[in-house]
Amino acid sequence: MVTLEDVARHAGVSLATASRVLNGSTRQVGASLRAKVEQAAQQLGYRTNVAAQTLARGASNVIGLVVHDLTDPYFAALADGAMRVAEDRGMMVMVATTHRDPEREIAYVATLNAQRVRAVLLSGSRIADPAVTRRLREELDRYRQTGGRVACVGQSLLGTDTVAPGNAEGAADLARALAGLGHRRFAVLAGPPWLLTAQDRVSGFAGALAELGLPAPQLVHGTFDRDGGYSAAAEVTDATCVFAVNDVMAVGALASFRERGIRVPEDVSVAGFDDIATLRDLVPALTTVRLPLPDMGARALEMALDETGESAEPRTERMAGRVVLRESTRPL
Amino acid sequence: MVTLEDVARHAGVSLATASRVLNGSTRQVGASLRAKVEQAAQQLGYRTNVAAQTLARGASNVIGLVVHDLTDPYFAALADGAMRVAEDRGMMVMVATTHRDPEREIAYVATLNAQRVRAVLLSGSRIADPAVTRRLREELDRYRQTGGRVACVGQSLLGTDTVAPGNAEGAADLARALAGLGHRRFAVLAGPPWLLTAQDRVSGFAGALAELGLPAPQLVHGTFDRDGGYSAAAEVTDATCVFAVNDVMAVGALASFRERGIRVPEDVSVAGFDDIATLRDLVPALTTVRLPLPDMGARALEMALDETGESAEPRTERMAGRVVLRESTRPL
DNA sequence: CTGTTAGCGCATTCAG
DNA sequence: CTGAATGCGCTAACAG
Repeated sequence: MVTLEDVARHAGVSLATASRVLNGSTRQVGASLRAKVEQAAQQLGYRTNVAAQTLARGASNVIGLVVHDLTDPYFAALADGAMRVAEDRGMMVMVATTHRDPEREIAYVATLNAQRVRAVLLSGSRIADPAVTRRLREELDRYRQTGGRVACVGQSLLGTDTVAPGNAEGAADLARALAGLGHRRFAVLAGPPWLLTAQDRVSGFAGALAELGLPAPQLVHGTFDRDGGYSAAAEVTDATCVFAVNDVMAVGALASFRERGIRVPEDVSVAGFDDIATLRDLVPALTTVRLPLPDMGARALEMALDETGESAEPRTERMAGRVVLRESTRPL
Repeated sequence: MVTLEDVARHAGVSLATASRVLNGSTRQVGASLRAKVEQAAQQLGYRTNVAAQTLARGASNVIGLVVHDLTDPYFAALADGAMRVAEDRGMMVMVATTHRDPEREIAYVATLNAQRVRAVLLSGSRIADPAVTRRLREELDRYRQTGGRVACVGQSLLGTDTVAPGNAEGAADLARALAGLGHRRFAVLAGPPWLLTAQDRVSGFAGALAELGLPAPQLVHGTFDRDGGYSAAAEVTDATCVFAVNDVMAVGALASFRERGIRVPEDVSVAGFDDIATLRDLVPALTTVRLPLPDMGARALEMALDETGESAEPRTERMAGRVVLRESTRPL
């Protein structure tokens, strides 16, 4: 293993000088020595030992990203946005997947703390469990007390900077647009009752219907994934329009209707939420609420890294969704 | 920042004892001291400084994963499989995305080397550029000379353990199945000429047709993504069956045909490759070659981490694909 | 079973 | 501008 010391010796300079030329120091080094060091490093195939550097500097160049599931395009898009920012700043990204297990989320925050990552990004919905939220928050506080920076994408109840998608507002806009198409009887494939993101979308949707004086939608709970949409769709009894609280669930719903010979949108309209890029070529094209997923991931990391937020109040930045009407919904 | 020394002092024991109970040592520690240390660590909110640990141990608990694009479900599935193995072994994963830039791939290997990751996983197709391949290989060799472990998913031309998908064989099987349906005139949406994965699939497909005495397919090159499939499909002139060399391209092709009023499979059959899970609900359901993506990612990491492969010859493990006939292709 | 001690590789004062 | 020396937090002999 080639060390800085090897390089220094090979170049006939001191350790300090080698360090200064090879790793971004503000200090200047004479051109001739600089050249010697660079050449020696090159010849020997020197690679900085980041662990040693981190230890000496007391700060790493790694950021931690906690997501539920990388194969869910929602998180992949968020991660992609965050990673672009990380790359721009020369940082590496450590990714942890919780598979929706809150315990694992807490454990990973502890692990990332141990890794002394520069910042932690928590993405994905919070859940309605005060005990879990409290423990997660404790772990985050511990991390922040020693200089760790945190940002979330989702609900802002962790006392951190957060990027908050306009779930309720977007769902309300969607409800109004759908009502504008003439629909009156709705069903909502509502996801798990304890998932705050799902809750927000359901309540935004239902709230808007209520304001319009329309009957309350039928609520069918289930998992937040494709299969959850598939199963829940089977229980819809009497609706002209079905709102699945995310696109992936809507895909499941479409499959369910198709298998049962129920045509979309002729027999029933279907809408989703998120506007997942991979699903844009679906037939029928999905009416949905577009969220700027990559931007959200990018912005969250920027907030976490942003120096000005040092000791200030946690900031919440709302990212509005925009209704996109497509072929899966039709006027009544 | 709470250090091991703080914990030791607080518990009234030596640094070594604290280290032994808190971090997986084989050495035993008496129950009473153990309890004291654990309590002290708990009270103080101690978190191991992994950088220091890595430096002292000379080995990290992180693995590096290099992919082209996380939002491509192919890589997301591979990453997911690899991350499951990593989690089982208590390792963290550092992810780097190259966005198909070979230079970045090389640079990331260097960076991951600097991080002293335990192993590097290279996923995604190699390209037909000897100069780039050589430089990547040099960088990998440098990493391996100091104990780094490497595995690839794709072509085995880097002298590393590799998981090789049965691209040619799968494509050949597909060609035979399609010919069995009565098709004679084929087109292949072939992706970029320099992408080896694309090449393998094209040649496997064309080879099988030749063996059957059928005319050579029309080859249309383009990018390896959705838009590549979309554009290439427009140039297909005279075929009853179109083979897109991956599912994501097939989605683009379906969109192209749909927009032009060409019905699939009534007017033309379409097949893909990979069997991406997120796309299983497509209409019409896509005929494709199923690759066990998560298993491939998992297996690759296992090979890299596997001790027995220490100094032996690089192993190549083939993962066969299985033809899945669905509705996007029909008998002629 | 427990404590003492010498590095791991690098950044960074502080002198020169 | 350059070099010598100190310490970052932890592990792993080694000694007791």
